[in-house]
Amino acid sequence: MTDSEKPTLLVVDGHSLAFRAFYALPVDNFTTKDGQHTNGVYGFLSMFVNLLKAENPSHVAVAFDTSRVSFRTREYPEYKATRSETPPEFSGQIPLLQDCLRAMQITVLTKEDIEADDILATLATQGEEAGFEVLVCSGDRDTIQLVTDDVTLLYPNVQGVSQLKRYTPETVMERYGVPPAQYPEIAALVGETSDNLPGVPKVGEKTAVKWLTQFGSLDVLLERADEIKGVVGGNLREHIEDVRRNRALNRLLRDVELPVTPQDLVRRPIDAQAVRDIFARLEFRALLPRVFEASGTDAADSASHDAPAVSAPPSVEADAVALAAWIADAPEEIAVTVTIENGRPGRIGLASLTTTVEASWSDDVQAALAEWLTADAPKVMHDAKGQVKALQRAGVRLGGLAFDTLLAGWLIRPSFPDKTLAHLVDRYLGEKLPEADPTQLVPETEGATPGQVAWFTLRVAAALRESFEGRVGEILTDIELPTLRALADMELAGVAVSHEKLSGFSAELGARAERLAADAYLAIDREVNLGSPKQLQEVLFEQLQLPKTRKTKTGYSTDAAVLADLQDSHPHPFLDLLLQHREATKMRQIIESLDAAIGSDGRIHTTYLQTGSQTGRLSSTDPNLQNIPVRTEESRRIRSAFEVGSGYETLLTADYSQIEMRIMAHLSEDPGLIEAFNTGEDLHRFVGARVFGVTPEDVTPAMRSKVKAMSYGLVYGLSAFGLSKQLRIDQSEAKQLMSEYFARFGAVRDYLRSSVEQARIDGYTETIFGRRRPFPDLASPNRVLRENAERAALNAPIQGSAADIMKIALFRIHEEFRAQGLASRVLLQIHDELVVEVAAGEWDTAERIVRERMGDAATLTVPLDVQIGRGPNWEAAGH
DNA sequence: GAATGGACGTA
DNA sequence: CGTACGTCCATTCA
Repeated sequence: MTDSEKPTLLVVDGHSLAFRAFYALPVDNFTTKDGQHTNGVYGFLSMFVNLLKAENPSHVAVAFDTSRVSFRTREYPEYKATRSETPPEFSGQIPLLQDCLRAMQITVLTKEDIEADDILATLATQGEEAGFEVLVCSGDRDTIQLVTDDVTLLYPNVQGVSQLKRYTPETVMERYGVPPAQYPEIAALVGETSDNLPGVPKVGEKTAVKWLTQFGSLDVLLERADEIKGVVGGNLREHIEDVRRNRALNRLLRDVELPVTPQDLVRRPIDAQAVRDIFARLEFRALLPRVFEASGTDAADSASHDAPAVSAPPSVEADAVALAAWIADAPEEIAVTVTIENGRPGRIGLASLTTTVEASWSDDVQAALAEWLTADAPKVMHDAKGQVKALQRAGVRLGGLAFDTLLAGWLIRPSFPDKTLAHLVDRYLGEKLPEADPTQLVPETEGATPGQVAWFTLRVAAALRESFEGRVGEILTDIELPTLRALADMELAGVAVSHEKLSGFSAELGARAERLAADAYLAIDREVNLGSPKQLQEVLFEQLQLPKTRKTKTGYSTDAAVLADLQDSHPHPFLDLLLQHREATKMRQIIESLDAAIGSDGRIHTTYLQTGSQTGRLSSTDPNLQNIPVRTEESRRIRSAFEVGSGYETLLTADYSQIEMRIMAHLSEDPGLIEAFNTGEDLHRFVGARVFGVTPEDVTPAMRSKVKAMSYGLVYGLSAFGLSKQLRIDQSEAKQLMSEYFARFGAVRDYLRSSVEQARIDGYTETIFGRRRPFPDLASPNRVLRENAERAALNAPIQGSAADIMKIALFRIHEEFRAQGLASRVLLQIHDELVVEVAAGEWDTAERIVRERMGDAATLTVPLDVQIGRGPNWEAAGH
């Protein structure tokens, strides 16, 4: 057998190499935007893929220490005792590295009480016996003892881990003058400072080698120690026990019991999706293709790991009659998939657990299915909203929506960005949804047909139901599914927007922006791109020599807050012109994109992403109608372009006032806060009076705005620092304000503290209605990560409960409008506000329904206050 | 052309 | 060193 035919086993000490990478790579360049450090993970993986590529091993394993203690520290407590504490920035990276390796389908080995190098030694020994060519990669010199004709050590150079030196018996001999097996004897004599193992004083490598050559072995040397002359001889005799101990400790275990044999470590194809997921999380980009290349996987290949090939029932093409017959025979619950072509149904697939049918949409098919589709007969779908809309356009109003796998998957894991059915099939069934390769004109692999998609959907739904915990299933049934129906109708309805108003305003703003730009150029004697942060930095910090501001990843910030600060400390006409220019161009952009979004019906149809947030809120895209400007006088002109549509009489806006603070009062049961809401007094005036110890009438605007900022800040986990910055007051004054506040409203602080504590214990937060959000980072050793999680965990139950309440109000209003046969309809939801289009003669009824359903959406210890406005356009109807 | 970061609009 | 989003632009990278 030639060497090239011999299988190659690569075993790596993950801990020691990642640790070297940790110190070799600057942490600044390897931190995710969340604050997770990744330098150790990156450095290790970079070295590791180079190794895979260069050596192309057939079998691989990576071993890790489980902790700082092992059988060695038990036998000799001083062992490694002088090592400084492992930095938490490093230890936090180990689980991430292990996740990466598992995604790459690399076996990760750890064993309680055993060091990684012992695992390496065991595998090397077993591998050698089994006829492997073994490569050991470790940063610990003790592994030199493993080197034989069949075992090569790859040892990192002093700097970092990019260069590995190969140790064979020859190179060890050359470098140390003894065969590899004897290296530990040198080490025992010399000692190892980093392990806190003193050797014989004044004895270095040279002397050790000389003695060993002379006596043949350590044992003989120690027996005949009295033959050594001089001071070193005395030292040796004095430290003979140290040497024996060193030798005992640096002997690696070759018989550790492991759950695998070398043969089990055969390389498997990487789990491409898992690698993509975790690399995305760690923000590794350049590394991705390298990993794919080193593992012989095409990066474009979306193939998941070797999931069992579960074949869906064959797709059965049916006609209208056959479809009707299939439904008549089908079990109670059926999954439905409607493909959408130009907003209308293309094909429809139906599935039970055992059979599927499908057909292209036609009048006949519609006639055959309409009654069943409309009825309450339960249906399971994935991402139903778009399909509901398509059916609606065809004139079929879907009924009986019983489960949506998209919503369910999101409720279980609201943080996960990949919400495709394929991902759910992988995660919950461990199977692979057949997908046509989108990069190929003539795909080699057939995608799943609508009937098969429905079949997978049905099975995923069953698995998701099993995964529901707590009241999450009720959130789906009682809140999300009814909300979906309302959203579909809102999107279909759209909102009328006046192109004339928008275009006039846009031209005005364009001209203004040009003037401001020209003035700005004059102020600095040159023309720059005012939209380029890079060029602005040049102007501000080099040309104008203004003091450097808050650091960003690429330089120094030029955002509005920073510019306002600069204007205070170093007034310059350019600063104000720049701010005004930004505002004018921003407004114009918004107007332009709104204008472009007006459809042929004169209305804008946004899309609500029901799974678009981690808290339970909706988000809105194409265009986003939840961030239409409102704060400045100017920007309100944009809102005036949102008008009541033809056939309708007026717009109605309804918003919850201070809903988050009311939820805070409810959850904290703070008597002061509850009283504030029950007296009907202006909240901030009431709180201000308590905090500053004056009567409500004597609360000045300055006092009111301070407690207002404080109250809102509470909901977000604001610090004294943040409060002082926002209010532009001293930190000491902010601190004082906070302590006065909490002295009067102590239950609020107690609640906030205990809710984060509870989340740390449970691993998730919960809204009043039982919506959950996991927070694994509350246990993170990384302070930035942990504190970010703490603030988010503080906010999630409050923001999430508000979202729940608004959803309940929304779908109930929607349902009641329909039940009462009103033409009036809800158009928009902006978190705590609804915009309703009211038909002639329906104002009183509509207003009552909106007020009542928003008011009684939840029963809290404080009332839910609803403000209602009326007008021909959004601006006029607002307040 | 795709991906990223900065800036900024809303609740 | 304040939560939750989406969009635009300039810039960088492949």
